[in-house]
Amino acid sequence: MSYIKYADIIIDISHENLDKTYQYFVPEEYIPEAVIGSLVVVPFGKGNRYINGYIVELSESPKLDKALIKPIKEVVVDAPVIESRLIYLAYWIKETFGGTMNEALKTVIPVKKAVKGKEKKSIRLIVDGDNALKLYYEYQKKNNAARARLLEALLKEPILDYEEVIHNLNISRNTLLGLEKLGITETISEQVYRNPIKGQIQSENKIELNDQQLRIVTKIKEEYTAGIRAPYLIHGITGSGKTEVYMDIIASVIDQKRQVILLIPEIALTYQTVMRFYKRFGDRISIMNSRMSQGERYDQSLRAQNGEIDIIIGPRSALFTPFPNLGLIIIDEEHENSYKSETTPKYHAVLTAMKRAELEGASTILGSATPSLESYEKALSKEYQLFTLNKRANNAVLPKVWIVDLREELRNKNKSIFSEKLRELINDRLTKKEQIMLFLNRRGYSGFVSCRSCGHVMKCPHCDVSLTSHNNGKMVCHYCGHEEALPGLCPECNSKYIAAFGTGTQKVEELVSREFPQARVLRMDMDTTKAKDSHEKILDAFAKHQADILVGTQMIVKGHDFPKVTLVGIIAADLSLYTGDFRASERTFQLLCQAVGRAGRGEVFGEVVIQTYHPEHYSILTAAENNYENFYHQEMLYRKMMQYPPAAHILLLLITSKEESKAEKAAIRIGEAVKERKGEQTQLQVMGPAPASIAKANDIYRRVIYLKHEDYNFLVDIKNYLEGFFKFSQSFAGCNLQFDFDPMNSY
DNA sequence: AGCACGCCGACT
DNA sequence: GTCGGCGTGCTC
Repeated sequence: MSYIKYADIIIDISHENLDKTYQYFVPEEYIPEAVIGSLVVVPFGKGNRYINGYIVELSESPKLDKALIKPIKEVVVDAPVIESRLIYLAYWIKETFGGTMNEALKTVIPVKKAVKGKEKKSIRLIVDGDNALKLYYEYQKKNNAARARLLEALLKEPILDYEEVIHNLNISRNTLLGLEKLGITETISEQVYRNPIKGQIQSENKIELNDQQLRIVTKIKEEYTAGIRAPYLIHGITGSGKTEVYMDIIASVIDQKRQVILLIPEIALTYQTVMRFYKRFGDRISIMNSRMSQGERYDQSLRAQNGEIDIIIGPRSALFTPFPNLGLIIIDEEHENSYKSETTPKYHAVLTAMKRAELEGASTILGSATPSLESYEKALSKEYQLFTLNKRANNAVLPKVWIVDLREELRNKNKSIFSEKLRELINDRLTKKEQIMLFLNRRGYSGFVSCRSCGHVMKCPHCDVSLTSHNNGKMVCHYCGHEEALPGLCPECNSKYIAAFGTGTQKVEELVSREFPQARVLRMDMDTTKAKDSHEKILDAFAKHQADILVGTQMIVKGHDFPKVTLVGIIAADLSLYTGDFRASERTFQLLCQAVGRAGRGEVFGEVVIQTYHPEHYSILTAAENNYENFYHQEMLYRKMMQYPPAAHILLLLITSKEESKAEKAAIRIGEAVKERKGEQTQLQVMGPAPASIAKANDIYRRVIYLKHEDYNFLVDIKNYLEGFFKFSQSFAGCNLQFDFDPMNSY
């Protein structure tokens, strides 16, 4: 047995130049206390001044010349534990999902370096104008060029931006320090906390819970107060009032002086939801969103750490809010894709939340109308406690669902995108002055551009995906943004029959206007919501009944209440069904359930029309009758048969390089390495290497290898082995290797 | 961030 | 020569 002798340490100084680890020697007496996450004091720099750091990795051998390595001075035992817990969490993320410790730390503590530098600091003149002018002449005479330069600028503008001073005026930090010591200038760093909505009056608006809600609230509160910390899954159909359940439990947890993290998918962060929470919890709550600057996010962390807030609501990254006494993590709509990070480390917020809760003695509540198969499987095997809400809160009834076979429509010579049934119902609602939502799982004017004569498809020269045509006569790549004009003639066969195919929201909007000229139509998709607040404006206009029909993509079916909507039309349910990844059925089911849930939220009975070429598909049938259980069992059969998660686990290896040959060679070598490591483990399935389905993105070539095994830990072992192998072999120069466990995106 | 080093012009 | 101002680069 050999002993840990060295520790990699990150230095607790907020500066990007120090954004890396330093290796120190661990004296023998400290070995027991020196664990990952420990706060240590180390000598640093020429003067060996003592500064704080955190242990991030332990090793048995030195990484550089032993003579350069200094010993740790002290391991602080009674340190505040928030940061060290998060650092341990970063370590766990790195181990479980791949990537380097640095990458993991940046996701967990993303704020350190950005806080100083950017908009935060500014330089201010603190002597009066006359004196400044005198000093300016004096420095000019003494040839103190930098000082004179700065004073000249300050005479014009007494407060300057720090970054501007350093870069544009070319003033070194030394110069600033000198002037500060002389009492001529000062640097001020704004510590203004921003709160998106301030000064709201706290008005308690408690809503009466129904018996189902009450049962859940009582049970979880009871367990919580008794000191039981556990994971729960609430399976509640759309409109069953999960938010009220959350609020009641949150109130109880903060009464017990513990803090709460509520994760929501970015898209569901609506003004209405936020206001409900503000009204109930006042300024003890803070909202985080992805449009916030690093500085603003840092403010939030500080406030959390200082005990100024009890609740944070935000997307995935809010999971790492440094609360000193975390009591509860809630993940709403836990099945959402956005809980899986798309960048390394590709961590899943649900699993990571479970780990954080375990480390800090907190409970976890997952909520969804359509739980992920992963979570539901764990609930059935009693790993999570399962609760069900199957009554709509205000006794609204589930809508009537019509499934329309589009093949039948075609046989009846109906070539329009509206089936007879849908047309009939739209007309009916328009005369009744009720509202309609039309849902399409595609954006843009229409789909790909292809030649009807030779079948040639226009593709992006950088990304190997088909270009999407837009109304302005241009084609755009949705991966890299490449644009080119629609060709008049096919570049392959010179035929003039080259045109856009497929249907997009814009096209649907056009067709609606043509067929129902009396209707006022609004469209909501990626293109119409690019501008700030446009998202809210469109929804607001629709809520005020300034339009009769709302046409849109996924985003219209997520979490908005429109009581006057009594008809939802799904133009082509199949669009998400054959996308070529193993979660396609699940995603289709989720989308359809959400769309169905939009109809009839008010007092009037609602109807839904699902148009499809595959009316017999179980995703569509089970969604139509809102039968999650049934869907789950059928889908699980498929996953078990194919050994897809959660029946087994997948590790995706993505190998990228600017040179195609390098990517290919590296992929082959990695494939061989996997097989070597696999040895006698016949259970491990290796698929590939193969070009990724997006074989080239932004001029970088992509190869993939899929590994399948029942035991997650076995895949982690392969990952660790490959990480080492990849780092030490010269033949991978110019290549990159990424890992994704149980992927949710397609590659 | 802090510190030292090396370069430069100015002054005793 | 020496001193102070200034820019740069390094810290296990």
